[in-house]
Amino acid sequence: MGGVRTALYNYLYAKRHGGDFIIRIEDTDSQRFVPGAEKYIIEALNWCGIIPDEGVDAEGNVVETPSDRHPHAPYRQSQRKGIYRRYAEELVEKGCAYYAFDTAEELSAKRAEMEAEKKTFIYSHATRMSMRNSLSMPESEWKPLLESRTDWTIRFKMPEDRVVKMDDLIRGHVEVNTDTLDDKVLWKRADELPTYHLANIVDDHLMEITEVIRGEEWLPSLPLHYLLYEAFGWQDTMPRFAHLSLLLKPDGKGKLSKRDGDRLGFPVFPLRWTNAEGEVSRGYREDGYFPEAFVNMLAMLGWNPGDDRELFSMEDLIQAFSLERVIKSGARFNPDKARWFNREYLRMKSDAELAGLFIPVLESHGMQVVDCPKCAVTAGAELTPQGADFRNRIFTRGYVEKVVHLIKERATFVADFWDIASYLFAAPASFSEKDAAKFWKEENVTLAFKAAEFICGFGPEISAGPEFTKEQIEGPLEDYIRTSGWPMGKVMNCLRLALAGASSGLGIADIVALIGKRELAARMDHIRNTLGTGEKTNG
RNA sequence: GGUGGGUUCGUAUAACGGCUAGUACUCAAGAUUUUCAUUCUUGCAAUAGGGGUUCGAUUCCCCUACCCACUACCA
Repeated sequence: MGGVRTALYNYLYAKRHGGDFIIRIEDTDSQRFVPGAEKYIIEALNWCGIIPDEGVDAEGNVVETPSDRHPHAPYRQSQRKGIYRRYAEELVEKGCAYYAFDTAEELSAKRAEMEAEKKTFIYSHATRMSMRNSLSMPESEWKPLLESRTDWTIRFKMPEDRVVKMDDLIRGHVEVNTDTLDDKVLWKRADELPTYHLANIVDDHLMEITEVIRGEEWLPSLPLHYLLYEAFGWQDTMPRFAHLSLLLKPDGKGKLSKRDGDRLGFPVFPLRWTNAEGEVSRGYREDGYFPEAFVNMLAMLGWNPGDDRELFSMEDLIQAFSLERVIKSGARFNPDKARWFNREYLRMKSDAELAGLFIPVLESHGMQVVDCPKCAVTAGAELTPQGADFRNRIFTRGYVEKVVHLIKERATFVADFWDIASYLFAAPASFSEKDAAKFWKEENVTLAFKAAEFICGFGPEISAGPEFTKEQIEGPLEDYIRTSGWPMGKVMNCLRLALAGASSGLGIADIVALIGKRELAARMDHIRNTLGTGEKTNG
């Protein structure tokens, strides 16, 4: 989530200013290579509607760059391997960096030694002359090591007692004294790869990056990056920086982790992810979130438009986005609000689109959905006027759309539809015991059957075309019950129990207009056979 | 430990140094409805603490507390 939000803000900023959004894969740590991670990232961004102008696609191919733009391929740093060494050595020649020959063991021994004295070892001006490097050793001694050994590195020579003055688009002016910084490794002879710091600065320069919008964890490295641009003499084209705050866990302390999702029951990944150990982390896509809702929710986590608007399409976000309105403090993620966003987007969707998403679910429950009444008849259906055949479980797309229209206000996800509306496709398999105990008793049952008879007698014959609409039946039914002096709530709930299996659900008029008289009669028969007529039968 | 960043209702956030600190989510109550849900109305609920500057501080400054990040031949 955090990564997607960072990408989103980058994308919005780029698009807001007519720029290009570039995806570069920073895979300079061969130890931490994760198979499938790159594909996952591109797919996740794609799902969110974040499409790069330059970079690689999910298949790993280079994205076509418009002819009026500069291409900057390749976009994987592992494929750019050859270009970094000379930049690192340029820094050595300029006296801004040096060769270091300390082994990993020597370094950790040094750290342990300092730790024993309750001090922290920092490889810097204070200590570098006591280490093994091209500054502390005579040239005659270290020069041969360059050839004979393959475990040396190039380190940045952090200047002594200098205040680096930096500007951040979100945080404003920041100053840091270089004495608190260390001589970072820039390039490793062992795998001939740069570290993040060198690769990032070189590539940002080469790729003509104008703004760097990244996570807060990079803020402590910013002075190094400033100094690197300065050392290369690139300060005139140095990008502007913006450091985003982190996403925090919904409860307690600390930043959001994938464990929180498992613990509190919400996804922290955009898409489902299976790691090398086979552990599966749920994804927003698989949990039924619309990408628009996910993006909208993420956008509002740490940014606001300055007014009360909350619902934004990607286009709206591009128009409204500005770094000035990005919040400095960490944003605590709220799963309830995420669900609320999805509910809002669900309601905005057309019945046709939602029906399209619901149909596979219906099919998985054994229903057959056909495109038109004619196709239904071809498939052997005896359709009701509304387009349903309950006996053969065949329904027209139009029928599904009518159902969706009525239930979408009651759902948060498409996945909720079946639970809410299964009785509009198949007679209830069972009846809520609690509701039956409450309503299926005494004369209410008798009255419910009379009301059902009234409905069956209302409008034209079953086979004579459209029976009635909700509007046509609702008034007369209510009048009938009321003028008979019957208890409206009890009669209606008896009917609802028969039709929906419980006392919660759509209005009776809605249900009968949808399922039709024949199905109404069938369900009344069925409940009589199952629950009886409500008379007390036990002694 | 050191360095840097941060702190407004439970959460996300709004508020040129100036009205009773606003809005959304959650929660609660009420209204509507044939039930449930929806919808509508109302309510609960915050400037971390202490100093200072000022006629006036959520806003600017300092201190304290707490939170976060960094402190790798990781990004």
